[in-house]
Amino acid sequence: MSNTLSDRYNPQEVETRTYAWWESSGYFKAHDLSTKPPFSIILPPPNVTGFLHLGHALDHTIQDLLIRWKRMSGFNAMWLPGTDHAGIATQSVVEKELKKNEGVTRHQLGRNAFVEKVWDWKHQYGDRIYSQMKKLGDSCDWERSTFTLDEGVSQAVRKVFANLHKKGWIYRGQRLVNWSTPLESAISDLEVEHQQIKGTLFHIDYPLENGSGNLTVATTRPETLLGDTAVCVNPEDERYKHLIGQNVILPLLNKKIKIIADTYVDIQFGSGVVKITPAHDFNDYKIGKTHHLEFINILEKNGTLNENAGPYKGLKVQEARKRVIEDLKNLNLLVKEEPHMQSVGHCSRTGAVVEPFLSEQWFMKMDKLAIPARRVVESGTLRFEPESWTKVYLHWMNIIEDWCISRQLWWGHQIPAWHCQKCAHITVTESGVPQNCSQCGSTDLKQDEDVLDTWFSSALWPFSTMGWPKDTETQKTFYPTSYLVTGHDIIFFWVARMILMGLEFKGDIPFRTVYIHGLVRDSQGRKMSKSLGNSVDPVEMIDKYGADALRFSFLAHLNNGKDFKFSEQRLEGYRNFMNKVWNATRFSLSHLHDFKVPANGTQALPKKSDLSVYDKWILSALKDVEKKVEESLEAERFSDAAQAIYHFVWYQFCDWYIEFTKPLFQGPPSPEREATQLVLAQVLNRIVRLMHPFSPFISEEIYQKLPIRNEACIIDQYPTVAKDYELLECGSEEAAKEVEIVKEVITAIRNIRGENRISPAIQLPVKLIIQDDKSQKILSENKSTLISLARLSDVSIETEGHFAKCAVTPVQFKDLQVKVVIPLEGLVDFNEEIKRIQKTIEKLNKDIFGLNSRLTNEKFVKNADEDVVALDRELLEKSKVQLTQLQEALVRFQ
RNA sequence: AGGGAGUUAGCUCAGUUGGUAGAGCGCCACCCUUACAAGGUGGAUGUCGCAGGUUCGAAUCCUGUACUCCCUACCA
Repeated sequence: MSNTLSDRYNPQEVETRTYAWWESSGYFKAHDLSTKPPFSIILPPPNVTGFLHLGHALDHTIQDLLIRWKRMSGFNAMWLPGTDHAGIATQSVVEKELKKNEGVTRHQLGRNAFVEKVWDWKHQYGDRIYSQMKKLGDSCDWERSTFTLDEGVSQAVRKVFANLHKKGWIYRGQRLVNWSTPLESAISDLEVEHQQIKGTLFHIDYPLENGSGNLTVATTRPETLLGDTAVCVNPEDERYKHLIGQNVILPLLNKKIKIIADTYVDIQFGSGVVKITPAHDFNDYKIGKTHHLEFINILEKNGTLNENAGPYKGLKVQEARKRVIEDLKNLNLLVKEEPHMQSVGHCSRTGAVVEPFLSEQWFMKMDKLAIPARRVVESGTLRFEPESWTKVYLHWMNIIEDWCISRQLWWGHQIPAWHCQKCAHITVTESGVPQNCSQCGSTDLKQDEDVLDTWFSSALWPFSTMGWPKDTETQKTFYPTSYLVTGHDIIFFWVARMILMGLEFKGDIPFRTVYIHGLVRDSQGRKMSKSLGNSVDPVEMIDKYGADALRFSFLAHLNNGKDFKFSEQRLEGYRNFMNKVWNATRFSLSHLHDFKVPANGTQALPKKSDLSVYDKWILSALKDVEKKVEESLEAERFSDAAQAIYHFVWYQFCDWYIEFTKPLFQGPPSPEREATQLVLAQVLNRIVRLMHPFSPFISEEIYQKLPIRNEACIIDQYPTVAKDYELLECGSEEAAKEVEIVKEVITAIRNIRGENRISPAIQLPVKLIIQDDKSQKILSENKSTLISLARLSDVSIETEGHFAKCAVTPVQFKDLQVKVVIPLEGLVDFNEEIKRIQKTIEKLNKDIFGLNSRLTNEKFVKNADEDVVALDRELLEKSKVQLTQLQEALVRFQ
């Protein structure tokens, strides 16, 4: 051990070394069989080939805090990491790369070859995010790492699919779905983002069949008229009532279509006539179903128009729109164009406009599954934190719709359903490839081409990662998990679906508490995005400020699930804090060089009679902060805990305790000095343990340098008042009170010095006017501290005195009262001091006025709590005394 | 349109059963005082969105209102 530490903390070197040591020592491992109580978290799996972004960093910091805290608190803490194959995202990336590098499309390559390419990609980048997580300090049990396409997970997926299919809760159907044309795949409702855009409302004339005129319809998507199979009016609309049941001629295609009536049509909007395109609009789809209309699909999977579009075949939607408008113009059928704000669905992956598209898809029936999923939250068995998300969750569960689970992609879990080429029957199996069609026995079977929505496998994550469907010890020990920590953006995508599936297949909730945090935004509250150029790379921040600073900045500023505004300046502040702790250690170690390390290590207690009042005070303050941290962590108020630590370490331990100990350390060896050494060593030890879940690296680094310690900070006990009662009881509130009055006096002197601009180089003589014996005793015992911390030439204590041309400040703490008097003759311009006193008087006057008006109010005296009134009375008396003293002092300057 | 959250110091936010408004950062002034200038000491700063109401007393409870944000849905 070397005591010559650098005066700047260097996180980079420490972090890499420390993490490697923790990992190789097996400290992150949890055990399936253990006598310790279990605590478990499943990491929300990031995209396997993705980068760690700031949102992950926040999410992981909270989880690692919980895991480290519980691990240190005697739990069998298990944090299970994993990665997601992220179907669409990964497939798109690889597709793009392929095009760029090899100039081929996936279709040219073929399914098997393409999937192999994606696996190559996964193998190349799959570890990147793990190594980034390690930089952050994530203490995951790495041996349990799982990938969503691992064989075990895939088995779980197939089993769940087969099971729900058998129940009839997974079914196949032709439906209108959200179609992403670049992906050539269906996407779920949740993957559609609505954006307000400026569109145009086109008014188009449809000639009546009988030649008696036109019916004008309004539409924002004129090209869809090619798929129209009716026009619709409101049955109550007097303008059109007589036309219901007649036909109009569909322009361009010159087809006869019917005029139907439905109350869905808003008489006020547009022309009051709606064209009905059942195969390309969700509302029209419903009308088409109720009125038994024909469904004409005019699109190919890639978004070009098909043969049903007649002459427009082969055009893209946008081109077709232009051409249709032109042609309508030429026919004099386009009667009006008006600007119109509309909300258009976009694919959240590609940004392309989503086309409603009629296709054969797999769906999961949700209504039955939702019943228990609602109940467990309503009953409080499963809790959301903050609680307000409960409402959001329940609302969604109440209006839940069937989930389109099939995707026309190649990367993912291929649907375990085989279509009989003979009788078209679908055979679903839990495992392996079926030999025969379960209906006709034919061997001519073809597996469904589609893969499952990525969130399907994610929904099983809490148990599929623990070996389900096998019956494992892991599940027995760790399911249900303790916490799920995630952002509010995926409550529906993921959290809700895990709850549904956990209840259905494990018969129990997947986690007890869902801790929801906000999303990370930039300092102005904007979403971080590549296009804005405001995204921040957490790895870069770690390199610059250290992982501990990053973690601390998250933890100290979490606010009830609200979005988190990231600020680099703040990060700098916590980097400084880490440095402060580092330097406090440097100081401590340099004064512990001759410390006699007690045999019983961290259990060592100082001899009470040797303790200074400062030792007792810091132990008392330590007790308070440990209590506060414990309570805050239990209540999931992580920022309160972080701030309590910050405050204690900087403003109590560093600013005062270390300063208090300096005179003693400059003096000769003594029992008192030894006692202080022990206290210093103990307090520092407890500080780093307290800090460890928040800032693990620096804590471990310092811990390893301490004279009193055990094997490793990461597995040492988390400090709690209950566990180390004896040490903390060495502190006393009485001592704390004494130190407080000393601090107040020092502050008062510094205040006088500062306000009067008296150079710190000048040592001041101070008179303390004290009436009561207790205060007198305390201050005379702490004279030398006053002299050194307030830079005094002398302190005299008197019971009363005159103070002509002196600065005067009354000081009090609880029942202790002192008047601080400093002669200023020849030192300063009295005007400054007069101003200072006047300011204090002004404030006192204001206070006294307020107190007086309250206390003379009969109703207040009658109705308010007794102690409130008594407190006010006391305050008023004290304030009055102070006021008189200051007024007297002021007079003496004249 | 429906639902949710918010509005407190220049910024980011605390403020737990109503009892004279707090923190961090930033800002200003003075200091290289032998752990730390990534530091020390001191200082300034608020009609608690607005308007009512309940109360002796409201940032806190009630009603209304303005604005911001998010989610869900969506008129062709």
